[in-house]
Amino acid sequence: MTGQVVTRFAPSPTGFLHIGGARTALFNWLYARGRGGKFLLRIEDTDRERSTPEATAAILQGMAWLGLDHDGEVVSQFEGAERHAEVAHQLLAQDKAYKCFATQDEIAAFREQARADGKSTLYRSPWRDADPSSHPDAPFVIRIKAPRDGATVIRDQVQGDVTIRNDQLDDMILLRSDGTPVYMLAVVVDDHDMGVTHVIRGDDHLNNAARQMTIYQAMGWDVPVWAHIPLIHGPDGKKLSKRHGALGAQEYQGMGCPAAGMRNYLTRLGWSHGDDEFFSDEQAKEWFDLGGIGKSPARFDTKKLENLCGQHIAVSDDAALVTELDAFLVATDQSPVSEVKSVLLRDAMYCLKDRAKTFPELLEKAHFVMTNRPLNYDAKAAKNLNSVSRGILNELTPQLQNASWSRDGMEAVTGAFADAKDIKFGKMAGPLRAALSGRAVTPSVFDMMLVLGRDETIARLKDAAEYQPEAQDD
RNA sequence: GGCCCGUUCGUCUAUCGGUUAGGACGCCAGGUUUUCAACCUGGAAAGACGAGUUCGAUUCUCGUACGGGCUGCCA
Repeated sequence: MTGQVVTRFAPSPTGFLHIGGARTALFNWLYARGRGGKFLLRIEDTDRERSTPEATAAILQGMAWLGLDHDGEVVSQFEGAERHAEVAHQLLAQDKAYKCFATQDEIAAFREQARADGKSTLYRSPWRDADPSSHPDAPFVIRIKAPRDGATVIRDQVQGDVTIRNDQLDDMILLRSDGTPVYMLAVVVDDHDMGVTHVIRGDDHLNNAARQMTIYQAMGWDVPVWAHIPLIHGPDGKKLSKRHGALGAQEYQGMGCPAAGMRNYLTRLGWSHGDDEFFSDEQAKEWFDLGGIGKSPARFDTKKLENLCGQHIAVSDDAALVTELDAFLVATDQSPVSEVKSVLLRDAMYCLKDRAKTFPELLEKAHFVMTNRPLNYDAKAAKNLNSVSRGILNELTPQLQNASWSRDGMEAVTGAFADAKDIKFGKMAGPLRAALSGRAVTPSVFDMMLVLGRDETIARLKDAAEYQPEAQDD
């Protein structure tokens, strides 16, 4: 019996939830959730200068939006500083680490010289094998004694076996001269203490894995399964940065992407399961595996994201869509849907959800439901309410009033009307659309009438027939 | 500079030595149509380059080019 899978997401709280980070979190979440494992969250806040509580809140909020629920408490790496130091001192006591008294100036000077000479800038501390009795009474850092012979093999589930010669490894610092732990030590200790079995993270950490392995080995701890995933790039193939526009997960929430569509897109970006493109969370959890992750960086494609979002909206449950739409409105500082409108909206959803890729589009199509009499006609709608079409509405309205209130009944009435007037239905659709919604782009006119009901429909038609254009008409 | 990684249509990708190199988004053309969207049909579109291994390479090896990462008392 192998143990339970434990994954984690460990962002630095220096800003919002980056879209690349969101994908890393998603992969960890999928891997754990698909295997009955645990998905933990740790905030890497050891850099006191750059870490802020606002950033932590933003990251949490972004994950909540994406539906990436984590197990247990949120761990603060900073709060584990004592334990990290304890491990460093244990290594020191076991002679697997040493005190280094080299000053930062000395090291900087060395590097500068090495670079100028075209030689390796790897710093070799003279204190590694120094006699403790020769130690000065001065500030020191604790460095690990990294192996110098042989090689370290990172058995990576995505990148394959990556071999790093040990002479490429430096004696990295574990504890700074002020006694605080360095990230490289903190991650290893935390991952071990938290029981993390699979480390799925950006491939900018691939080389670091070799260095971290020296700590695992020095402590005699099991090395986790590594999976270093390629970072997401912008549409131009360059590393995703500010000039590419939307970087934060929340920005996509603000654009009105449904979370399910976002998950689907992000999952499929750089990972594949045959030809499957559109899938549910359940399928994603079942299918997701490390072997399906590609080795090269993928570019972010907004068009495909939108397409997937549209497909997810189309298959969403009507009531659930209303709820998510409400959440979107609140998240974007708009007023939520009233209770009365919520019911209408849900009933209208069947003719709305096939036509929208995002929530703003959905709202646009739903305008006929959200608006109230007297309607405001936008410019294009107003154009459809000229004197001729008002005349048509005037004659048609009484007939509709007596029609059987079903699609067939309404089609029969309008069809007969069109025949009698010898006009095409297309001629009537524009005015009807304008009258019912105040807009020129709407769902089918019959759908709108069905959703609005007879009374509201007739009232709106009468309003429109009496519409007085402000300026020039006809 | 040193070390490590990557490279199939515009984009995301399938292929795990033998395929007319498949799918999706996007794009183009046509159809349907009640606006928008959707939908249907068809189309253009790819193995970075050069060697080698092999009966046979997109697939394995090496080199080149290009891209990326690491090389901090940052994470």
